[in-house]
Amino acid sequence: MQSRSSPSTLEAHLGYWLRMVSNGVSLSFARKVEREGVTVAEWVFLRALYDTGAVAPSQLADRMAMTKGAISKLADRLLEKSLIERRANPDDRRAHTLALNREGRALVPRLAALADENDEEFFGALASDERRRLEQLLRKIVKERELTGVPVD
Amino acid sequence: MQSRSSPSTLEAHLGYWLRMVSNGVSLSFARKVEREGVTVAEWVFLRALYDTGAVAPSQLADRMAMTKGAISKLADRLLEKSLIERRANPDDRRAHTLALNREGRALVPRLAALADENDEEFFGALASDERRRLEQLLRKIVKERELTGVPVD
DNA sequence: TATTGTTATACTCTATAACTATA
DNA sequence: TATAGTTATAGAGTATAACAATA
Repeated sequence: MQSRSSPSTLEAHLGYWLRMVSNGVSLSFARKVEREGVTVAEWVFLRALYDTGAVAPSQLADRMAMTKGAISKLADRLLEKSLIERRANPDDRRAHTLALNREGRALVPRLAALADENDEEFFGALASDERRRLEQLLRKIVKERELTGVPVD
Repeated sequence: MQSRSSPSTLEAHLGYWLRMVSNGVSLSFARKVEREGVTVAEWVFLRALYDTGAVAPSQLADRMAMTKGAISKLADRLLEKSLIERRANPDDRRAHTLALNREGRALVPRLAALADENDEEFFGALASDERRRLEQLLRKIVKERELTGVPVD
């Protein structure tokens, strides 16, 4: 009679450790940006708009690997918070564009500083060659697995 | 007149790459366990019960770093799916215990196999010394930052 | 007919707090 | 009063699909 092996533990998986650290980093960052009145998803959205300038929701959806519906909902919240503007396109009246307003543009550098601070808090424990190594390993997986889109959660 | 520096990009942060890979791993795993009718959070819950045997919800809440309410809700879903049992404690009638039933116990090894498979898909791209290095770096951050609890999302 | 974007619906995860039963 | 657990509520994120307007 053969003995059965135990099912592998949670800790046996690299994915487990990855999720543990990633959740810690994201939760800590979420608390920081909350002080500026936004969520992590909103930070990603605002940072994207900062680079693109006025852009169609559908393009943002592609860029952020989100559905149009999700973009709409995020845009609604940021409009309510008066951080972005939604404009009609006179050439194609189906099309809209989204863009940062003055307040939104002023907020992005403050949020970026919080992101810098958060990264330093978590990865400051690593030596600079360790940080490079970690980034290299993560980028390798992103490349191999063709991971795409901006992670927001 | 001094030029202002641009706000740091998303990609400039290790947290960004971590979240990108972690989300990819978790999403892929979520799709796998969905075929067995459970979510990632439910897998974590079931795997914990497999080790503990019958256990109080409050103990599980501690162990999984979740609130009692969250545990209750998860337990409700797993009861509906007939994977666990909820029993009253005759000594203290406030107290309950949760335990896997036969079906739940049979499911855990199948889910563990999916976790193995998923880990292999993502980290198989790395050489074994790279995998060890990645785990070591992640564990170092967990230790330094005293990250705790089982990540479920 | 196809496309753009919004809206409706639904589900998971999370947290807080009110509540019930018991001690 | 304190504790164990459940339930209610709410918000964020996600996805699907129905929908209106326009092309």
